[in-house]
Amino acid sequence: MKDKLLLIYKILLSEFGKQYWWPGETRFEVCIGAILTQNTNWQNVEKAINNLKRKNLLSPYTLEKIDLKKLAAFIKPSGYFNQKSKKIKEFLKWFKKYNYNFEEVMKRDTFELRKELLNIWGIGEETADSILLYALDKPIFVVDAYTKRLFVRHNFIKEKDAKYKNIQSIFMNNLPLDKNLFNEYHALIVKLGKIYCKKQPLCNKCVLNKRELFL
DNA sequence: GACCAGGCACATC
DNA sequence: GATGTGCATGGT
Repeated sequence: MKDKLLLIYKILLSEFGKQYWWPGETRFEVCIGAILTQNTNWQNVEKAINNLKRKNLLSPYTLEKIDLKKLAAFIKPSGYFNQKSKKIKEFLKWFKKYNYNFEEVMKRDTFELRKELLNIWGIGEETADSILLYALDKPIFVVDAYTKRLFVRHNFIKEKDAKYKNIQSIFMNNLPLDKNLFNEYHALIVKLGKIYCKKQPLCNKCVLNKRELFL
């Protein structure tokens, strides 16, 4: 499995190049983006984030003060805006315990932080891990719908076993715990997924199928 | 118009 | 623990 994972990474990197993730300018923007992108197209998230930026609202201090209804209106393009506005407020409540200071947050142990994030209403495993990896520079592997599809379709795992924790373990038990590697790898899987790994499969055209390992 | 997108909480069995 | 449902916009 180790060799397979490294080969896939090599293929994806040579095919697509570095992705320079996450698409966000600050740690805080990454956190908000991670919440807004839940089950949503990234283009819609960008619209929502731009609405916040345009109004100079993209900081914990301003978002803390804004009315829930107004926040929902600004993030409308990202969908599920009533839920997501509440999720942002819940995230802020947690972040405030650290005085909105990422340096303080990042001092803490990765898995303690993960537990705290999972305790926030609206933050599940993928969102928590996205925040840990892309906002807090912690070496943890992010699993998403594309990753699951990739693993199931290439028979690396049975459909019934394709749980978040199982897939994450495969990566983290077989690869060095390197945040730069995990960062690029997940981004490349999303890049691959957007092109070839749709719900309606285009698997026969997938770049991975062209290579010897998958023939 | 139908289907999909970088999930999650909650109810029910 | 597994399965089903509501949440909602914008692109194809």
